[in-house]
Amino acid sequence: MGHHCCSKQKVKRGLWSPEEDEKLIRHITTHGHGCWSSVPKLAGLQRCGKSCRLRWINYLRPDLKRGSFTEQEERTIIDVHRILGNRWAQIAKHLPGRTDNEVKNFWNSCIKKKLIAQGLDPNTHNLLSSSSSPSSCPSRISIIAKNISNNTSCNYIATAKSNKSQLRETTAFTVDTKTTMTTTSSFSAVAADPMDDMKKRKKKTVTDVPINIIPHEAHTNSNYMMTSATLTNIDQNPSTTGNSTDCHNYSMLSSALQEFARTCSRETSSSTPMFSSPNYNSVFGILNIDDSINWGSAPLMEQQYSQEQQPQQEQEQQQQIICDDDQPQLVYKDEDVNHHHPLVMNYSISSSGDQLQGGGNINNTFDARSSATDFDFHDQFVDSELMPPPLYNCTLNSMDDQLAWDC
DNA sequence: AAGCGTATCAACCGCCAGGTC
DNA sequence: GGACCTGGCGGTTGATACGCT
Repeated sequence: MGHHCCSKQKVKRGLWSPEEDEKLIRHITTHGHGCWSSVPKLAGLQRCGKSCRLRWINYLRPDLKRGSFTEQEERTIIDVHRILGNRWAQIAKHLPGRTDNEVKNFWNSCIKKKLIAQGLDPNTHNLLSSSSSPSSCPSRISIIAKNISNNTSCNYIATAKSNKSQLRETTAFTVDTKTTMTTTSSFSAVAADPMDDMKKRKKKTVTDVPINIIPHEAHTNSNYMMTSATLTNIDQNPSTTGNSTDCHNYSMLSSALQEFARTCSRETSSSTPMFSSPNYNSVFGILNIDDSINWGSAPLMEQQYSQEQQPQQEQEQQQQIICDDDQPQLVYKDEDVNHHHPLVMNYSISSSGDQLQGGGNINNTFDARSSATDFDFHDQFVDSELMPPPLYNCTLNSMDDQLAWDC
């Protein structure tokens, strides 16, 4: 039985001969493919249009990369799969020269087995033991760091912590705000909770000082929920507003995240260039949402600077902080329009401000299925207005630049 | 060398969404 | 609004290659 598009034709099936390839290449390079259903007739092939399209896309296209997948590509597939699931076409977009079919085959034949051998569930990327009974072992996703690095990309660090196993899985990814492509960094680890570890290692110097992230704008309608927030140190007068307080809080959060980054670096060996770089200051941290009631908290170093004591670099950071109503905001569609999984949320980022020039909306999808089982996106994912501009120009517009924000 | 099991991957199948009439 | 067409996608199949005994 052929496709309905060519069921009336006598079509050849099976492997393509070199002669057929030659005909198809000659036709497309001279005329373009146009309407695929007309290609077989015009190219003199007894194939259906769908078959021609597939052959061209998966095999004959001149920009295809041949050969085995590199380790970097493999890491990318795993990282993006953790976020997107089996969306092979989307994953393939992160691998120039690779097709969705190729990625899918590589996943099924190779990566899947590797993950299983490592004790990881290839569907959820969780430990097999901890994902066996999802209903009794909930976990949460936290966006712990976000950096709108320029007009075109937005970097995130996300962790998912299993309530039962106390393991925290950390990954980093970037959303290209123009193409909506998501790029994961090479950093990926399943390790003991670095927060806990940090406390153990720095027992005498680390104290948990809660930072309230107060939602000061929460607008909902039938389709959207908009959230933004202001950071306030709980030990300070919550009514204190203005840049100095916000900057101070930012400074403390930044310190905490730097320590977190150092801890991650220690935890996950030398294969984590992201946190081993001296420039990780470019990763600005705002969020650590572990408690939906408190809207978030961040462990802080004992070393907290007063405004006057801060090193010059940090003062410079603060001076760049913009507290502007036009800051980009995450806009969550309060609807689950994705049929793949109930935990898949579509969201968009919109802005009329400077950081996303031209305003407008960009759409993307965050897939919580990889690790969260009772994840409530609206409760857990809170954006802050206090996102400073980057100190370093971290662009992530191509895979070659993938590690740009690692360095 | 033959037989068998496994891995790989090109190709197909069926479904879906969007566009057109 | 519904039928039809087309392109795109993910899941699956089956032919071939490969490795082991």
